[in-house]
Amino acid sequence: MGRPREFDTQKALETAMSVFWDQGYEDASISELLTSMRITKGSFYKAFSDKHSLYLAALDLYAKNVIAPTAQTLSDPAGGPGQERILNLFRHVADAAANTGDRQGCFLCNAAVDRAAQDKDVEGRLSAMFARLENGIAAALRDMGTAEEEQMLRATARSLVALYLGFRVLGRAGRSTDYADDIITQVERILFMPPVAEPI
Amino acid sequence: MGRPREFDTQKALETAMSVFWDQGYEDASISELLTSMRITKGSFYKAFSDKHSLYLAALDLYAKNVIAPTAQTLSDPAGGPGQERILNLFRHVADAAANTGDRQGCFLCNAAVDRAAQDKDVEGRLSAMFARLENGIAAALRDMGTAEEEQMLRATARSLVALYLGFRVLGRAGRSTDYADDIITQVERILFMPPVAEPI
DNA sequence: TGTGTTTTGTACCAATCGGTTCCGAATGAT
DNA sequence: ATCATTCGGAACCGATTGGTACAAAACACA
Repeated sequence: MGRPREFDTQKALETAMSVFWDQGYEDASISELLTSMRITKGSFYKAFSDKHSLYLAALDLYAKNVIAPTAQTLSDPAGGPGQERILNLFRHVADAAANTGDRQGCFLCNAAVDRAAQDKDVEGRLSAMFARLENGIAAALRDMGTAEEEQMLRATARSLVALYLGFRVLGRAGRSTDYADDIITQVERILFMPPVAEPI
Repeated sequence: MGRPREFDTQKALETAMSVFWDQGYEDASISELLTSMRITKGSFYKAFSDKHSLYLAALDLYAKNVIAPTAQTLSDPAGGPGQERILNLFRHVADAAANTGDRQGCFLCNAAVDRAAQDKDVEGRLSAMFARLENGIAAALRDMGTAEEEQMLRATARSLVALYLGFRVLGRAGRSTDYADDIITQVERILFMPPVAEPI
């Protein structure tokens, strides 16, 4: 069956994901990827076809290793009350910001800005990830049992997704430590908000 | 005093801004910029020094032509009640989404993801723009006269900035039409929220 | 009509881009 | 041990990257 591969494909892909995550698609050159992945061109093109395929594979890995577990944690009642599960999502970012500065941001968010508008393959994968996050948050909201109508619950879930993305954008810009407390306060307000006070 | 310039520097810069806005920094090549700006290399390097300087100039132009007026509109009581001014910010994006799809997103947001982490010059300019938006929203909130403490008002303003950025990220990913109604609903809830219901 | 100054367009540059080709090395199956 | 197969690494590819050099062109002023 021929010579066996000398490197760990999965590890190499994880490294590639990290490089794309840091630098974006265009900014991450093949030679830079090769250096980080510790392989040479022959191995690279044999194992990953080309740069674009590698990027899509990195997105799929992110969906599997980051988004899916996050959505799972949000949906799982074992993680505490719905409010806590959602708050933990934001607290997790706040902690990352406090420790590392969160300059890497969120790969989903970075890819959306970087490639989604120019690449349908990317766009499709990102839409799926947004939906998974939204569904996870919606599940957590539902578990709060505040008897909201499904439609309002959906609106809240989607807004929390947007708020989360904005938080990560600010992190990328180096401002998440400044914003962390205020955003978490706001998430608390949203979560513990009374059922709807209609204006005017 | 020598041969006069044959092109409008300001118009050319506006075009360059649009290209950077669409494509990001790395993806916008010099030759693509030259074609759009309708000038040749000689003129380009004479007038704008180099690509990096042009990008910073484009950011400054965005701050002047987009961010400053937006912040002004948010701050100006002539624009109606504070709530309406803030809602109009989001409605404006929703309209753009409905009409064009908003695939361009927001240059401030795109630049944050694209360059802020790797370029201190960019980071500084973006921070200033975030602050201007935040201050504009804070002014509008203050005008609502709901007698919130300044600290809570600041938290709300910052969260609305984050929500706005997330909205634009979703636009870039082609999902703002789906999210628009829900996000605007959420903004209304935030704005008309009773003063703070403390949990537990 | 010079003369000096600036802009413009083109030719050119080294460096890098993503990608292919090809061969020796290394392996598992027979 | 042989053989088919695969891998690893380097040489090489044309295209494109951002940027420079320079001469012709176009103006203001004398």
